[in-house]
Amino acid sequence: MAAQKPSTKEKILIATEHLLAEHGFDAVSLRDITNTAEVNVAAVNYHFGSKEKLFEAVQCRYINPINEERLRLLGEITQGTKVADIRGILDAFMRPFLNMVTQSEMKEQMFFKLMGRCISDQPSDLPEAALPLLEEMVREFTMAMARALPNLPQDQLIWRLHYTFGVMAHTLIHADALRTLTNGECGELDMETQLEWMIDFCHAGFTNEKTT
Amino acid sequence: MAAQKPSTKEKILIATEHLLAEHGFDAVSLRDITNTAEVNVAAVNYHFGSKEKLFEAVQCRYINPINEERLRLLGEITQGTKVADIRGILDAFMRPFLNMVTQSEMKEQMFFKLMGRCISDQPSDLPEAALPLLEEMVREFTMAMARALPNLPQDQLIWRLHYTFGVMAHTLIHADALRTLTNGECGELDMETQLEWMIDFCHAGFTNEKTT
DNA sequence: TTGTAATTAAAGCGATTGCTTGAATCATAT
DNA sequence: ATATGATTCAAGCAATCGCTTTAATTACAA
Repeated sequence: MAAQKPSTKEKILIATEHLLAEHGFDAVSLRDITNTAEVNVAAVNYHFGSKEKLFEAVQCRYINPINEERLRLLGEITQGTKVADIRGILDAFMRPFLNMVTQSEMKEQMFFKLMGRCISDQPSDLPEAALPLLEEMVREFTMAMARALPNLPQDQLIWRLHYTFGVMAHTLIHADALRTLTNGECGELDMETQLEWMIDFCHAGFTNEKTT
Repeated sequence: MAAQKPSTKEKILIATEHLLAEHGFDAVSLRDITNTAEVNVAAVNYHFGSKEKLFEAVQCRYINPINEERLRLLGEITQGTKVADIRGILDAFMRPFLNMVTQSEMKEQMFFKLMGRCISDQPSDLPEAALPLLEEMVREFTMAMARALPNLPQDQLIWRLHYTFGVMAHTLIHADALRTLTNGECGELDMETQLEWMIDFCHAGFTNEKTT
C-alpha cells in the first residue's frame, strides 16, 4: 500500500488533470504542466508525443470507463424487464461519475470539474478513441428512454437528453460559482444528495406531458 | 437605412463576437481579431485599452440589457399578483435572449453560442460592470420562484435555478454538436419551439415533488 | 488654409507558445 | 565491468502572444 513515488508519466497526467479542471483546455500551457508536475518540458513530448495527445490521454482515461460503466448499469436495470425505470436510466447515466471518483484518486470537486470540462469545452472535439463508445452510449440510452416513454416524440426525447447533459455539466463545473453567487445559501451537499436532486429535476422534465 | 460602413471600433466588436462564439474566450488571439476585422493590431488597444477590456465590452454589450429585460419581464408578470406563474418566470428568464437577437444583428446561432460562452466559460469571471445587475437578477428570480413554490426548501430551489442555467447554457452552445451526434434526428427547431421545450422541461423539474 | 486633435499604420518590443535537439544520466542485462 | 536501451536534462528553435512606439494619415474647427 505504500505509495511508491509516481513515474514521470503519471506525474504529468496528474498535473494535467488538475490544471485542466481548474482552467480549461485552452488556457493551460506545456510549461504550466511541467512546472506543476516538476518534470522537464521535453518529458511531455517524449511520453505522449504532443500536447494534444496528452489531453486526449487525460480525457480517455476516464471518459471511456465512464461510458462503459453507464452501459453496464443500463444493462443491469434492463435485465428481464423490457421497459426500464426512468429514474433508473438517469441514475445509470449520472452515477458512473461518482463511482469513478475513488478510482481517479482526485478530490471530488476537482474530478467533477474535469469531467464537466470534457463535456462542456470539447464535446465536438473529443478524441477519436472516445467517439465510438460515446455514440453507442447515446444510442442505447436514447433507445431505453424511448421504450420507457413510448408516447414522447423522438426529437423531443433527444432534446430532453441534451438538457440532462446540460444539467449535469453545468452542475459539475460551476458548483463553486453558485456558492459564491448565493453567499452559500445553496448549502453544502454530499454527492449522493446532489445526484438525487439532479435526477429528481430531470426525471420530472422527462415525464412531463404538457397540460396546456 | 443604408448601412453606412462600420467604424473601426464596431468592426472589432463584431469580429470579436463571432470569434468568441466560435472558439471561446481562451482560444482567441488579438491577431485573430484584427485579421478578421481587417484593422490594425494597435486599434484594439487604442479603442479598448486591452484585450481583456475588449472582452468585457463584448460581454457587457448584451449581458446587461438581457438582465434588465429579464427584470422588466419579471416585473410585468408580477404586476398585481403576489405570486407569479412559474412558466411565466422561466419565460422571463429565457426569452430575453430571443428578444436580443434582432438588436445584436448577429445570426441567431452565433448569438446564442456567444451568450452560452458567457454563461459557461466565464461565470466566475464576469466583468465588474455586469455583476450588480446579475446579482439583482438572481435575487429577484429566486424570490419570485420562492413565492411561487413556498413549500420548496431554499437550497433545493437555488439548485434547481442552477440546473435551469445549465439547460440553457448547454442548449445554446452545443445545439450543433447535438445535430452531429444524432445525425440530425433532433430536428431543426425554430427558436420559439426551442424555448417552449426548455421551459416545459424546467417547469416540470421545478414543480416536481418527489413521491417516493 | 492652417492648426489641432483623433485615428490608423508599420515595426518591433520582451515574453511565452509547442516542440526539438544532442548530450548526460539512469537502469538493466550480459 | 561493460554495453545497451530507456529516460531525463538544459538549451534553444521558430512562431506567436499581448502590447507599445513612433510616424503617417485623417477629420474637423478656426
